[in-house]
Amino acid sequence: MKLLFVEDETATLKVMEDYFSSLNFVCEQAATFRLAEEKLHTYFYDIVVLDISLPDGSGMDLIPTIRSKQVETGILILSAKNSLADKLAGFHLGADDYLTKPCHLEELNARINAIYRRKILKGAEQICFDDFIIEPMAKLLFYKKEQIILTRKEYELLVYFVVNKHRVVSKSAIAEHLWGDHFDQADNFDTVYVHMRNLRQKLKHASSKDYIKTTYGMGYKFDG
Amino acid sequence: MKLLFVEDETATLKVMEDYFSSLNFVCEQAATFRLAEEKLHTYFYDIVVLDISLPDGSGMDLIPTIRSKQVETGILILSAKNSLADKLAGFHLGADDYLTKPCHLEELNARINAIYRRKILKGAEQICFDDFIIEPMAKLLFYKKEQIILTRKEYELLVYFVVNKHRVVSKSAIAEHLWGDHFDQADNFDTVYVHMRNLRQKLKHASSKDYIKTTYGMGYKFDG
DNA sequence: ACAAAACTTTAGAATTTCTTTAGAATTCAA
DNA sequence: TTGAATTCTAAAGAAATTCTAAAGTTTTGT
Repeated sequence: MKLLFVEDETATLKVMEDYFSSLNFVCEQAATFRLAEEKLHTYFYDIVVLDISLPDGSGMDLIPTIRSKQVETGILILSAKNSLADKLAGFHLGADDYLTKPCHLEELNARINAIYRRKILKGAEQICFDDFIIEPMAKLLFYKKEQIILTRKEYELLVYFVVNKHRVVSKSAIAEHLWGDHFDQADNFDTVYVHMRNLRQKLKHASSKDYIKTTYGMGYKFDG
Repeated sequence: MKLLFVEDETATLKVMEDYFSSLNFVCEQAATFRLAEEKLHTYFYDIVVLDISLPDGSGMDLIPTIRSKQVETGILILSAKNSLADKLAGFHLGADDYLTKPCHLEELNARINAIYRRKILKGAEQICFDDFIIEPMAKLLFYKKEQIILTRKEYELLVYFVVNKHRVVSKSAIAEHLWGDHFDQADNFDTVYVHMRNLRQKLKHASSKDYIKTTYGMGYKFDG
């Protein structure tokens, strides 16, 4: 997942980039309005984290640019508390979420993931990796135009992996995502194991490549 | 497709217009009640996106105007209030859909398209799939010029499937569409099951092909 | 190398979801 | 109001999914 941080405070920028790089996000930055605009015309980003107050303009004026150039891109507004209140109303329709500074990196991370999940699940007509195609509308999986029949849990598992591709996801995270509060922490992960196996088998049966790797003691990692 | 955005917040208006213009919609705007009324008396619009709170009146009061002047025009209410009372009032007065602010442009787009599909369907002389012909005016179904007699619920179910063809529709979505607010979430889906069976049986009796597939745990999918 | 922990695989039990049926309740039109 | 058609309810049966448990394999730490 590729992020663009539009932010003029160097320290903030560094902290964010360090944190999200360590989580295996691909990070880029733009410290000015002009730079951000330039980058947005050239490269694609999954999510833009946008500070409102920039030295050479307001971040809010970037939203139409993003929306017209990169419809699928998520926008998260990051703003100091006082400047937010007045201007927020106007942003409602353009931004996907907003957060006031200062904020916890964990919170920012959670929101970024939430946006991405929504985008992938709702917006996209198709999500592709290699010769696989996920159709979120139909909740179907295809391999070279041949349908692979997945159960609901398998499908949700796959989508969760695709959303978090190239990142190690823990069994607890998987469990929490697929079962919610219903999943008891004290529970064993037997069912997770079983669904993992079934999904792996169906993917392998189609393409023979190993998409989901086990990171012993940590979790699983999907490489699309 | 021509849209009219009735909305007093300039920023919101601009974001919406940028977005939908980039999607090749023809967009117009009205920032006040009076302006909107004027435009609606002069021009035709496919869909009106209507903010409730306007400086000189409630957007709700525009609905009768639209309905009397432009019967075919779709109405989508956009409101900051997410109270149920507003929602019901909007539907009661003749709105086609309702969305609370803030919302995602993708979501708005999806709903606008959904309204348009429904409108087209109503206006169309015939809707065909394979050797089947639906006549929306008469609410009749034919197979190779032979009429298949459907009950009202069966007909509505079929139309809902045709509108959403190739997409998995959940039982809740079906229930909401066929029964509206009347359908209790706590209710079981027994009646849905029964109507599903009856519709399937009538279709199968005519053509022996399975049009409606069950996606276990997700819903049903119609492939026309 | 050994034991402990983490993970994989298997098979079948338990559960959930869906289908079908039949009859009761409701609606609608004559 | 009455009768026929439609819609809903309930329950039993079928099918598919999900979970459990246990045995087998790999990895890690000492």
